[in-house]
Amino acid sequence: MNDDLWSAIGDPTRRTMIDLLLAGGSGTATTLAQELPVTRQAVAKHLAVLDRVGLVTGRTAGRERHYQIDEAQLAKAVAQLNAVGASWDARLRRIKRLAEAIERKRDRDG
Amino acid sequence: MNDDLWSAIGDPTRRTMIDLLLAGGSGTATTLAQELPVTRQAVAKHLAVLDRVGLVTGRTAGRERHYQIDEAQLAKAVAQLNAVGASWDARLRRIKRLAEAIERKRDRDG
DNA sequence: TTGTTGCGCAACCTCTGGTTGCTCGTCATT
DNA sequence: AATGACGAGCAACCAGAGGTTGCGCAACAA
Repeated sequence: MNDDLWSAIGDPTRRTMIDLLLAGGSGTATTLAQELPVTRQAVAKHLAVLDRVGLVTGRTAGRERHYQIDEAQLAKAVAQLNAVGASWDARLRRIKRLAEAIERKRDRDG
Repeated sequence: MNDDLWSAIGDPTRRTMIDLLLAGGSGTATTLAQELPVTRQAVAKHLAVLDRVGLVTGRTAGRERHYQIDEAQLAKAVAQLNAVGASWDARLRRIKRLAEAIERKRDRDG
C-alpha cells in the first residue's frame, strides 16, 4: 500500500493546492501562494513533495516554473481514498447489522 | 471543513489502529502496540489524538484502559474522504471529457 | 508481601511545515 | 546597454508532531 501518495494528500495545504491546480489548469509557486495563507517558499516545498510522488509535473518557461496535475497519478490517489473509505464503511455496516440483530434477539427473547 | 478529522486519519499508524479497533471491537494501548511497529507510548499518543477528535472513546477497567471506535464519528470521517474523492474524480472526468472533445474536433477539422 | 503488569508522565531526538533573508537569472524599461 | 523589478532557489532557523527511552505509580496475582 503506497503510503507516499496518502501522506502527500494528507496535508490540507497540499489538498487545497491540488484543488487550485485542477481549477486553474496550472500554476506557479507564486500564483498559488497568492491564494493560500502561506508563503511562496512553503508552497514551493509542497510542490516539491507533490512532484516527488508524481502527482504534479513542472515545466520551466523563462523565469517561471509552471506546475500541472498528473491526472493518472491523481486518479490513483483517489482510488486509494475510495478504497479506505469503502473498507471502513463496509465494517461499519457489518457492525451496525450485527448490533441490530442482537437488539432484535433481545426484544424477542425478553 | 473540519480539518481535525482529516489530519487524524491522515497518519498511517492511526489508520491501522482504526482498522485494528474495527476488527477487534476494542483494544488497549498495549494490545494495539503488539500488532504495530511502534512502542506503546507512541500508540498512547495516537489514541489521545483520536480521542480528542472523537473518533474513539476510552473506558477504564481496573488498570487497563479499553478504547473503542465511535461509529458515528468514523462515519463522518468516511463521508469527508468520499467527498474529496468524489470532487477530484468529477474534475478529472470533466478534464478528460474536454480533452476528448478537443481531440475529436482536431481530427474532424484536420 | 512481593513481583508483575499496564498506564501515565517527562525528556529527548528527528522530520516536517512554516518563516525570513539572501542570491541569481530573466524580463522590461529607459 | 544599464538598471530595476520580478520569479525562483537556497540556507538557516523555529515550532509542532511522531517516535523513543526511562521512570514512577496503581492494580492485580503469587
